[in-house]
Amino acid sequence: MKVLFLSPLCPSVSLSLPPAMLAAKRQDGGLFKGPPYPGYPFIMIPDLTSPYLPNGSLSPTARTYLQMKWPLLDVQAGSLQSRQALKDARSPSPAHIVSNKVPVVQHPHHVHPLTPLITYSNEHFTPGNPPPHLPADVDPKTGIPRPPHPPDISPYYPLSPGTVGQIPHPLGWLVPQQGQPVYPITTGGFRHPYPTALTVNASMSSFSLKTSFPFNLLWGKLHEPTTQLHSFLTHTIPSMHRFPPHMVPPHHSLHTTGIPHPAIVTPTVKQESSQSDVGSLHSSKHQDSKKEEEKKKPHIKKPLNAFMLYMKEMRAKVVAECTLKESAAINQILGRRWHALSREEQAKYYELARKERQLHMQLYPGWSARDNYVGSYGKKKKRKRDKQPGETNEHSECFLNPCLSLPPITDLSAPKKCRARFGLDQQNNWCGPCRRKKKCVRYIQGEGSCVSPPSSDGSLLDSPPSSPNMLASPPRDSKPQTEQTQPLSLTLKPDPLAHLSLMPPPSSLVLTETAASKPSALSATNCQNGALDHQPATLQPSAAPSSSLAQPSTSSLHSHNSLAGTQPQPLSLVTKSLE
DNA sequence: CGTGCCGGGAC
DNA sequence: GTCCCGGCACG
Repeated sequence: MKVLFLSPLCPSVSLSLPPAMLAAKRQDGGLFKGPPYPGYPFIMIPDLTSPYLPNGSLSPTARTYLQMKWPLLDVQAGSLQSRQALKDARSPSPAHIVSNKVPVVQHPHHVHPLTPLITYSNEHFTPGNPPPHLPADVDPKTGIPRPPHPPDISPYYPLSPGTVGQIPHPLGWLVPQQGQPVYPITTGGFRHPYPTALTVNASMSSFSLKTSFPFNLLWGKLHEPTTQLHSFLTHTIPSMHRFPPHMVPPHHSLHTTGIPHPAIVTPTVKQESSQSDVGSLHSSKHQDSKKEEEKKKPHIKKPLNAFMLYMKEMRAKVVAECTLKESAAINQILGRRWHALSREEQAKYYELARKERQLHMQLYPGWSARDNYVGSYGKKKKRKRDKQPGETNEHSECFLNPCLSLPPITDLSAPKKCRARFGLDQQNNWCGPCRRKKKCVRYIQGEGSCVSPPSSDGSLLDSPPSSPNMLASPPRDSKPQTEQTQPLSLTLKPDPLAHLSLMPPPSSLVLTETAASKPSALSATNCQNGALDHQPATLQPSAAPSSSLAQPSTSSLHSHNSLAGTQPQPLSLVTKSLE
């Protein structure tokens, strides 16, 4: 059972299961001579190292084939289909073959003249001439290797470092030279996340669905140098994937109507997990009806936002660097690192997320975030706006808000909160919470507003959630407005609060809160520092006030103080409540 | 536990 | 229209 995935960002990327892969291959001289290891699924990605075409687009013929480490497991022995497909795969004929029985093979009619940067040994592609390091025990009937031991089969072909290329237009990949879409976009019928332009062979009948493969990470990697991509594929992924090589992806996740994608989750899966967790006690008619409803249509997950993408990419790294295992602790670190990212770096993820959303909406026009509210969405008791006359809020904000320590800028043009003040088109000037549709931290009730100069903290503080301009702009020259790309920029974020001179507690104090309060964090102390070291130690003071923002009570502050002495740490919560 | 996004209730 | 809660996304 094999699955093909296509990157939502780069439709030309197909990926088959099981996850974990190995060898990098590249087509040769216009002819892709077939998978060196029959039966092994393939991942095909555009050759990022290949040059662009004169028109600026990447050559559609440039492809990099990465063969997975695991063979297909469900190949039916003696399957004529398999043999045929395999044969096709090995033949130089330019057939677009995507089969669930054999490795994915697709090659264009001719290769781009420009020399690929990826190096490989041509001999490996010679049919019937498997690399010596490969298992020779291929089933004579099917041509499929027997269940191998991945560690043993680890030939891979190093990708030479190359300059990162940005894919100008994802969809551009859909149409090869002949004008005949390699992966015609599927239409109608399918309703699955990112069914991106994959047409499967008529022989394809079923797809497996569930996978732990971190596709989002892969998408991100596609914009990185091939060396990194390669490392990612050969090290990161294998170390992350959950399924043992011999294990077939869960069957219950099978989706027969379309091409699977991690973003799609069949209700059954969800129910199973949730029920097993909670127990089967709660089974009411209400739930039953819910279940049935859910059964009807698969749950389409929300597209990942920028931070999520970042998390997925960096989590493994953080985990590796630290001894942490607890998700919460890791997330804290990730959160800080996120804020420590440079504007450009963040923009990268914002852009990525934007594309995800774009594609998501493109594929699911009717989709709404509402769909994700499994249970009682909308049924929640209607919240009542705290009728307590802004008392607590105001006070706390007065106390916490830096703007208050300073004469509030009585800018009449900014009588309202961020949204009203800057408008939708200047969200980059909004405060964090406002961007999240959360409570504005700048607004001071009854006092107009506290304006933060967009030029200084505003812009830096809030990286632009989206800027169409930077979309497909290559990293190289994309620094038009690098006002402050220096580490300094990071310090600006908390800056507004820095004015709060009334904050007696030294920065170190704040830090302790997280570290001390959590056992897990203790073990991660070093790691946290490591994580924080990205952030200049200049911005601590601001953290304190913000941390207590949510809780006006002074007790919290006291507790902070008490903790302060125990573990002096440079900084921490700085970014947190500020937003 | 972190941030981003968004529907929609409360104003 | 604005504000922002509540919920989901991930691990």
